[in-house]
Amino acid sequence: MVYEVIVDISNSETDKVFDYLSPFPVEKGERVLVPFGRRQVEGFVIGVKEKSDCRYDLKDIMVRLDDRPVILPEMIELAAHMRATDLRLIDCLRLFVPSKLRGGRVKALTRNFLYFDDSRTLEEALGEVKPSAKAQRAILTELYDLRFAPEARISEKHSASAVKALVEKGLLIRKSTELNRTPEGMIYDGKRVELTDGQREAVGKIAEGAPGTYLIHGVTGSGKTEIYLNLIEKTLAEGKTAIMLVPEISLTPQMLGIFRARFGDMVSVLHSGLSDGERYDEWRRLLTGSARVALGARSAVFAPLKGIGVIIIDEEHDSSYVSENNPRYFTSEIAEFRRAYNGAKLVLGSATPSIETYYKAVKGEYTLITLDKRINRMKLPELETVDMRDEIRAGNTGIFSARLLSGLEQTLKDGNQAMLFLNRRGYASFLRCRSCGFVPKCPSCEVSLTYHKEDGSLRCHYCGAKYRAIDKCPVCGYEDLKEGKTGTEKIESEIKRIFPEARVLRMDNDTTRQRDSYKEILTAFGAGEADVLVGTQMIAKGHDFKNVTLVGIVDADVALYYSDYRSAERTFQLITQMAGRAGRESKPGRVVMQTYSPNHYVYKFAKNYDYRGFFEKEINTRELTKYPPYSKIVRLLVLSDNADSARDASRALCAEVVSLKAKTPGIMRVQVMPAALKKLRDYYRYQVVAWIDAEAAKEIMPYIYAKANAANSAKVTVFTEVNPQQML
DNA sequence: AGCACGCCGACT
DNA sequence: GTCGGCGTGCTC
Repeated sequence: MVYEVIVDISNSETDKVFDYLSPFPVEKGERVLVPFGRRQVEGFVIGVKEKSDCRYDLKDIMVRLDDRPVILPEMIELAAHMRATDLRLIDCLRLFVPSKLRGGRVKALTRNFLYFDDSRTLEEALGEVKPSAKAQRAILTELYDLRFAPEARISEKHSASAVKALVEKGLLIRKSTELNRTPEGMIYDGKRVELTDGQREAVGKIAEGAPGTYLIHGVTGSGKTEIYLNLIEKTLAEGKTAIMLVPEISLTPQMLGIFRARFGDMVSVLHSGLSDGERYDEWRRLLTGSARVALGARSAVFAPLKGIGVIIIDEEHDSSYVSENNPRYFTSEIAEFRRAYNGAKLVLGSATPSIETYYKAVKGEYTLITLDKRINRMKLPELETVDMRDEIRAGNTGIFSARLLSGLEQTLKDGNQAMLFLNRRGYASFLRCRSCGFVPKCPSCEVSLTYHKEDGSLRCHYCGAKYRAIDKCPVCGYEDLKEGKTGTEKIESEIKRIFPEARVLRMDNDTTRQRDSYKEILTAFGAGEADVLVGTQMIAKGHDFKNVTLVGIVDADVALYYSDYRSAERTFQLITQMAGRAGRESKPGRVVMQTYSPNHYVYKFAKNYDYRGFFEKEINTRELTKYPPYSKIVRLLVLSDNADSARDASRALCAEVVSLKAKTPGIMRVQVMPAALKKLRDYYRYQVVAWIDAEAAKEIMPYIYAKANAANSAKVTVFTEVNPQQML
């Protein structure tokens, strides 16, 4: 037999099949050690065949590294499928196994157990040891009762030499058993709640429906989680397995607790907080079939499960489902591949589906299920738009409108809680000399530095560089510096200034630097240890605080400033999410939304929770401007440490794509320009953007990738992105 | 990615 | 004279 091996080296030159022989049988999907050139490397067997057409003398596989294949046949096909999108096969395979498994840095935790040999009675066994061997007799008696026990415990309690003697006499059997380092979850009671009519209908429609993709569009609080739990339950009952994906941040202890309570050991949790050992064990429980539900963030879509019946992606629109760095992948595309492979169902859930997803549902490609009632008939909070230009006209130049201030005052007086949302961290977005106009910029990125008053620093929010803050202009010495746009730090200090008695917590990238601190902040706020929570979008994601009666969206326009085609969509999603945080249980809530462009359509629809209306308007715009879903946007980002090289290479690349355009009608438009962020970490950035017909993309993309790869050189690097989340 | 071979500068 | 710089070429 000839084995096709992909070596574990992340390099395009070595990312191809190498044929090997083997003195022992090896299965497809196994991890092996092979001689490679003058050294030895790990690799994955991705195929087995009769003979090789390679003209070399084939070498032998040295050893099998695991006791079973670690990559399922399905995943080998998936890797081949992903490779079509320009990824290296080995980089895909690496996604499928815990990173510490490679290089043998984690192993199963094994412990020896001692078993009493059942072929004899206790009397017979005791008859075979001398009456004087007290330790041995005690061990035999104890193990006869227990049937088996950890060797370490017995050795410690009695004597290691007595254990050894008994094993040698064959009176005890020593077996090595794998233990799990499975993390303990919070214990929740797993009581089943009565489904509402809407929930029951949704479960039925999906459970009895044909294999395919279902979109549950359900308002906040419509009880989507309970639907998921029921679907997974039914799937397990059919003997199939399930994957449940949640956005990174919402993998809260509550969510874990609910799943543990409902499915016990059947659930394997895959998230960033696990130790390497725990991660390996959780993954291995899925591989061996001892767990059949994978719960986790986006990478759990690669869970080593066979016979998948349902894959659920909660908060489908969330941007954490798109992996930022290589290998870049779209979780929904991977899920769709696995769904099709297994003839399973894919369930997408969201209160604000992405435009592209909802479009597919409207077209009938996905089955749409709408839940427009909240489970406890709670009304959605009222959304009030405040025109900040009116505030300025009325002489209020502060951050807060009169409406928001009086709302805060009332909330504090009633002993309730408020959340203030602003998607901009730091104190002020820049400092500018009022005399000469000097603005401190990042030398590596050419963007203005953000002022952080807390630690007196000026920071670049793009490369992370940190400089000492200035108190006077370093150019002209003038001491009056204008502060740029307000950030969360300033909100916090303003609240403290205006309401000195209020207890304020702030949650943003700066206050959640260390692991678990975000959990601490949320727990503290949930426990009522603060009156006001100020934060960036990380406070918008599904946490239920029952005493929050006021939500302030301090500057709703932030996302609109980044003028890419998704900005209106992002704004709508954020507003809806934030609004969902106000008014739970018995307390009605209100939402005050401050904007300088109250006439923008996004606010009109958001105010009435009119997703459908927003969708109709937005999809119209997309059709007119030929943005997704009516096209695929391909961005070729050209980087170089030399500005001229970047510019020249991007122009040359553009010309190449234009020549492709002449040959195929699928390329609708091509542009070359400096990227919105002209320089980042000392690299100059230009981009070639192509609008490609959505239907023709599959066929055209290989040519684009080829052009992009050909443009790579010692001087410039080209990155290809399809439908980028942000065009910075 | 590594690890070799290979052809030119500053040291004992 | 030799130790060592990193260019570039190959790995079943």
